[in-house]
Amino acid sequence: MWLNYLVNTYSFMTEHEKNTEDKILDAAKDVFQQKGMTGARMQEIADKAGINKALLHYYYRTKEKLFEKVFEIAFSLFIPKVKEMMSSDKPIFEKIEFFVENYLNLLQKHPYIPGFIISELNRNPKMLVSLIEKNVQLKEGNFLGILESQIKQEVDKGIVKPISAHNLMTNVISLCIFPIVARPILQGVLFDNDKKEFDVFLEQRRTFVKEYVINSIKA
Amino acid sequence: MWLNYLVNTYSFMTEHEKNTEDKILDAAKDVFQQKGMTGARMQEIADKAGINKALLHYYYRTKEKLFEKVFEIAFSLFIPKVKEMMSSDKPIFEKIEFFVENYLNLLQKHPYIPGFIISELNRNPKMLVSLIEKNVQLKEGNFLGILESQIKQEVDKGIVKPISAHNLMTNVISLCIFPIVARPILQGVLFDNDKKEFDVFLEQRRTFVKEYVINSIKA
DNA sequence: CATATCTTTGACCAGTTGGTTAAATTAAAT
DNA sequence: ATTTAATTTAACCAACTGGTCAAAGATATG
Repeated sequence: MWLNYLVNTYSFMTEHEKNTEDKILDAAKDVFQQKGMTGARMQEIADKAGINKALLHYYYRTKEKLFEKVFEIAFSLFIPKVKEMMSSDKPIFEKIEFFVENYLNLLQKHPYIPGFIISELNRNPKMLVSLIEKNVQLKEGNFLGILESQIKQEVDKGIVKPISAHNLMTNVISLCIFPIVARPILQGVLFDNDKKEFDVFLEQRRTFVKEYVINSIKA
Repeated sequence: MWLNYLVNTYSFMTEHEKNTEDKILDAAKDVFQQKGMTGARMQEIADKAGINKALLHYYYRTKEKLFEKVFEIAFSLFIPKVKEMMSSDKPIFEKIEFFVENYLNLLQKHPYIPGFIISELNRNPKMLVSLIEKNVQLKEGNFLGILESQIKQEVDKGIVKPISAHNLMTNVISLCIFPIVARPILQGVLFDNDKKEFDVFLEQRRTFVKEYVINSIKA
């Protein structure tokens, strides 16, 4: 089974070849992300997975359990990456460069996950505590403190302007994620709803954000 | 009736004194913002408004009509403000200062509206087109073009570094809104879920964001 | 006061939704 | 090959949900 689990993730497999559990998870991901926990329908998930609704409940007893699984996968795909990427021993500018590049790649691959996480966390913030506990890596190692002292060091060397690690992280993350999460509004208000133009804008932002953040803290 | 509509918005009035229509709108705003269109229940809205469910349908025939009204109010409270605030004839630095201060005030007063708008617009992006048409002010006057040429002027004067109006607007808006919209995550991951510390952080950000954006484009 | 209009209510309904169950089919183990 | 366990299905159900309706109170109008 565990081998099967590894094998069936290859992308050249057809839907039919995947095992049922993965087909369910794939379908559930799509439906939950577009309609949210409350808007999703078990029947639609079953249909999209090409199975019976009873079979859905056979694998995941309740809607809530299925949702939690999907949410957990989405969460651990995005959130721990933040710490992971900032925990190298590169100098600060390289760290930022690395983070922005890789996070924007991740966002391009999964553009709906951040909005999904934000929406559902807003509906029920309690979910977070148990989830942070599960992603133990998030707790251990106090990467913020390390980042903070690294900044202080480079400030002393006269390389960067003073800024708190909290503000720096918040800025970088905001500049990366918000344009994706708020795409409908920004595209509508700033780009007259021109999808192609907005895609160009996002592409151009890849280098822009990188340089912008770095220059903004360069001494 | 229109007089009543003006009068009953005074904040010293008790819930009981407000007219039914406003009680409904208030209750609906709360419920829709917390649970979303699909998660909200007409019964809960009626209860919160202190009225019968049938009366709810008497004033707003369907759930969707009620939702549209609430969404429209939320939308026109936030989005047109962007253009409005950037359309003065102040120099660019003052414009940014003015915008950040006022938008952060607005956000503090209505912290759940941006998340609400983003969530629901993600669920159904089509809503936007009809809504932008209703807020005609958004269309007329091409404030982006004006901002663009203002920047060019100040670049020529050697006051600011070159930046597109699109990027500038996106940055300012992202830095203002995202920390509010993603509060649960940022507070959880960056602040160990300490609500008070995060409030302090947001307060400190009021001046930080202002200075950060201005300094980042200062030549 | 009588009448017409506007508000409010309790009871009700049809469609939907998450979830169950018993039986059938397939795969695994001996 | 036969038993055992794991999958899959069709039919069903109780609870919930948006919405309706006829009648009762209010309020204004003449």
